[in-house]
Amino acid sequence: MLDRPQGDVALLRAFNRLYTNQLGLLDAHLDGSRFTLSEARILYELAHREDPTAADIARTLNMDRAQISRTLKRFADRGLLETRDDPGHGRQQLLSLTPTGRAAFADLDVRAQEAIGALLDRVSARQRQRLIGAASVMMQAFDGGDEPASVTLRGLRPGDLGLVAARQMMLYAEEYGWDQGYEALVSRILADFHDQFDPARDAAWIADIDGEMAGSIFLVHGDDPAVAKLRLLYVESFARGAGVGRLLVETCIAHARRLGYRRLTLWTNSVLAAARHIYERAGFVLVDEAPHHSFGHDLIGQNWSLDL
Amino acid sequence: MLDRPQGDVALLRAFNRLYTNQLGLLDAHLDGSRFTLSEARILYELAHREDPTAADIARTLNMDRAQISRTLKRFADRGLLETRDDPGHGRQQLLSLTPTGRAAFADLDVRAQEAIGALLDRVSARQRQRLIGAASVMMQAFDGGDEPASVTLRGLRPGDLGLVAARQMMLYAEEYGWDQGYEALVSRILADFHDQFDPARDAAWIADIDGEMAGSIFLVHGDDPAVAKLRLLYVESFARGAGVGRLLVETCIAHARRLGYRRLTLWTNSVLAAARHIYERAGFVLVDEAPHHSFGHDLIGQNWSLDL
DNA sequence: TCACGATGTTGATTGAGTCAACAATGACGA
DNA sequence: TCGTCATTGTTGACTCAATCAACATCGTGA
Repeated sequence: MLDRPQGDVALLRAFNRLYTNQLGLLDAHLDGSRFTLSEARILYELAHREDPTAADIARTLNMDRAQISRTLKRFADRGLLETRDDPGHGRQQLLSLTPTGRAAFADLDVRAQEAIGALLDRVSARQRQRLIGAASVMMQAFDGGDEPASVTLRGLRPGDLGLVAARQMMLYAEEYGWDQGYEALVSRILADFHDQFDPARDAAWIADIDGEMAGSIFLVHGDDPAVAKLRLLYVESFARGAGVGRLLVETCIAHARRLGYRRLTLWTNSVLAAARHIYERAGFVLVDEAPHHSFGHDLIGQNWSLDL
Repeated sequence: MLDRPQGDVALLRAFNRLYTNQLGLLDAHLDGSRFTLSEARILYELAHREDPTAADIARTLNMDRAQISRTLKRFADRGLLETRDDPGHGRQQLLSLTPTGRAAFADLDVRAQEAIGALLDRVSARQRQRLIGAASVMMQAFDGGDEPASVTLRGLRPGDLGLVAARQMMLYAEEYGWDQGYEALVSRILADFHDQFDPARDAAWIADIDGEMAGSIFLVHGDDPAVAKLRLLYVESFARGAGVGRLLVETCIAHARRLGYRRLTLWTNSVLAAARHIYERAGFVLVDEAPHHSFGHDLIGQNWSLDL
């Protein structure tokens, strides 16, 4: 079993209960419709598939074949459904809605749309926006939960400067208790980076996982044209262990070589163990270290260097 | 009917289908349990309430009284439930679980917990984190959807400096096409604000709606001890029309008076019409304006002033 | 060819969901 | 104080949901 917070299960169960109470009734038996929830789900599958078989529907809806069989018979009796033998398979039957069946589904579809619409109209515009966003995130998590998240690197976009400062601050505030002095420092570094940006000497990458910022790294020029600085490396906690840090550092090193730098230096703090391992593995060597008091703590600053 | 995007309804319906297909089966009839979904829901209510009546449960679960009555009778037959007459009400009966009933619920609870846990273990740590966050947002939207969002003002927390820069940048990039020069400017202003902060001369407020940042304002000292600057006012688009901007400006003005300032000045750009209205209503007067080229656009900067 | 699995159907049983009716009780206004 | 009215709990009746078991067919692959 993975390391999973206790509250997660409780929260999802609470959500499940609320959802069942609030929306369960919504799809079940839309007022005035002649279809029950199960019937409506089967009808939906019939309307959205090309010649399905009864077994297909049973599988996708997780229903018993017996129930499907009886429901289909009722549909056929009502003139909603017609069946024809599968030319390639003697046992199976291909199902398709009659025009009457399609009309019945269209009617049901409009009713469902109106019901959901009425529900959405009850909440404020802001809550609706959040609701829709959250629903799509949950769908993603369920649907694409199996595939490993794919990491891509991209350049800076509006909002990234502030987000890098904010995320790093929140991370280090939570893990090490650093105060807002760190955020101010990062903000100034980022402002300087932008104002003195030179594409021949500087670069920045944001690690992106499914549109979400997962980490960052900056390559910054200094006084010595042969020496560049690596700055502001960080990896989001959710993205750790996926090689994001290593990818960022290696990309940065490769680009520094391309730009003709001879040496890459960086300053970090001894408490940032995860980052240190990445630096070591990339070939950086510790040059010197010195204690300092910053961000509300006694820290040991370290200078690392890599000959390119 | 409100102005509501078409896709919202479709997305929520898609979510509803996915959720019904994926999780509907989960709470229904946990393997090996002797309770159906409806029974489990009723049992949950019995376990989490103090002496409920049958009508109470029927209301919260949106179930028919007849069904509740029969289910309760089955529970009583199985020895899970005991009833006693309400001393203050001759018709109603107070329900409570027997020790057997509590044990049965505890068993069911553990099974449900394991089932949800197994589901959560199937998705990656990152997806799980997003899933949980999204679920809690959806619960909030459903639960507190009726009450108007309550705006509160708070001081700065770790991450706020960066978030203010990021959110303002994204807003103005989208609405006016401003480039990242604005974000760099804001970042520097915020770094300076932190480094030169003096509680007797400076202050900052974040507008908060349900834990989300909805706007900000900063009061900053200058060279002249009698004159303070109002800086970085902004309101999130979702929070507009709720008086957030006015609240921020009035709070800032009141605090400037308390600190003994004689005058409040601010610099803004003519395109920011919404902000200008707030300033005018608060009594600010336009002192002068001058064109400048910043953030990738030709703008007209304005200085406003208010005598306190 | 033959065992095996998948498909569709039917019987049987329990619970869900709904509607209607009814008796007992409490609340409230005329 | 009485009568009206809503609420509460129960029961009957009916249809559909959900399972389980059994069975006849059909296709596939060893």
